[in-house]
Amino acid sequence: MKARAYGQFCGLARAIEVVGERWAVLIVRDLLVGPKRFTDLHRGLPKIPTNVLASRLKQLEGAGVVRRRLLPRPESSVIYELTEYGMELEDVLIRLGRWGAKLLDVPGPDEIITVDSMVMALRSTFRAEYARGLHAGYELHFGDIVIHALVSDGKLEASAGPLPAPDLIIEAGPGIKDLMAGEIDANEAIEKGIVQLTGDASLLTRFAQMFRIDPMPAETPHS
Amino acid sequence: MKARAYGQFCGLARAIEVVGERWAVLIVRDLLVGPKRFTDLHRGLPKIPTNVLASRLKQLEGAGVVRRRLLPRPESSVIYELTEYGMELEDVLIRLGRWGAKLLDVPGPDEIITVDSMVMALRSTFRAEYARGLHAGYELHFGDIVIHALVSDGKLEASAGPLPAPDLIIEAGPGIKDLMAGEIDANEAIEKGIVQLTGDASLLTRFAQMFRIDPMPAETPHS
DNA sequence: CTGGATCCCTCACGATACTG
DNA sequence: CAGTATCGTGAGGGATCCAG
Repeated sequence: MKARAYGQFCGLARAIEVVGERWAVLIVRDLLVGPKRFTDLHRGLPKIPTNVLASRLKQLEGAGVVRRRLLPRPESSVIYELTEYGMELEDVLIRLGRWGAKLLDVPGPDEIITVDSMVMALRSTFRAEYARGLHAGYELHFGDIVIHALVSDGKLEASAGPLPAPDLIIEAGPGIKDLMAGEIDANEAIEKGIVQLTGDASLLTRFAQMFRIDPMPAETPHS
Repeated sequence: MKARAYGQFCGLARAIEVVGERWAVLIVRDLLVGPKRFTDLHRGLPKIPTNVLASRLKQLEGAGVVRRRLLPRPESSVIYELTEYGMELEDVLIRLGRWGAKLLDVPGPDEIITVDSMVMALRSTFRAEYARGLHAGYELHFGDIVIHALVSDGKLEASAGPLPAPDLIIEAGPGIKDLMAGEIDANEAIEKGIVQLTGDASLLTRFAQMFRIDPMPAETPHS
């Protein structure tokens, strides 16, 4: 606790003392999608050693970011969930995820895609200003991962699992980022087989406008 | 590079691979205030070993966050500055700093206060909605640290150094956080000697409204 | 003096195995 | 299922040294 401190009286320094250690923000990311048990967290973060996961959860609990709760009988299980203070990180992590998404290209062979990361990707890339007046339910499939996005007039509810009556089901391949980055348009994405649609296909163009990854800013050459 | 990867195809994971390592965001914090030489950075972050600083700067440069530039003659020195992409982190770090500031209490004996951290603290705590219609220049002194805040109708320019003709000079002691957190009001702060003013003292109340640290949310007890 | 590079030590992280 | 125990490795910490 002491040795790891940055030694600066600064809100930002304090923040990264709490959530700046390895894996911490990814744990918060997954808990932002919903409360989870230890094993669920480990499934979503398979590369984290269990002792590190246990250690992080204790630290986050001590900092008031995460709460450990025993489920009532007959579950009698332990779940981890964000405190109200922890949930205040959502806005920050959404913006950080949007910033980092510009660095993404194609999923590497050793890079996994998880339900929680995709839900947060939707929340990160969402642009409310392009969702005005629209009420639509999208169901997204990436391999066997299924999530959904419920858009209602500038508001987004993105979460895990399918939707009762989606207006459009998008089965997306690895190239989906090109569509969201505006490098190809909806028709091209359909033609190239990057997406397969079920439902109102005209909603795909709107989807690509609402969930958008901005390009990297051009590097200004220095004189 | 490989071993440190999180193995997740996720914008947030990518972001913390770039700026999530120890000291990285504090380096970005200081560069957000202005370009700096290696030694200047080290002065602001005295607890960082020089090899780690050099290593971080290389990583950040490689990721397109920082640019290394040689100053023309006769300076002939090296400066580090943020790229445009790096500057896009300002919004994220300001919000993260605001989140972390709720955890602050009193500066510990081994915690230093730096020019750059204070400038970012001003930017973090600024609430534009309380600055409408106001045009004022504040000069802040914490010990021998001098920074300023120029408020003009909802816009803030906060930077290092004094101001030519400040409307109010605030010499602040360690308890200044209590004023910004609303735990005491302007009159109390003056009476208790937490601040000493030179200039239009009535601007202090407005200051405490504009630069505000919200309280920690109350912990909801779980049943 | 700036701008690092090098060395050594320590501890957090990572891998694996094991337990209530 | 929900972790703890053990142990190796490599990144971080701290001091010192060196080139321009």
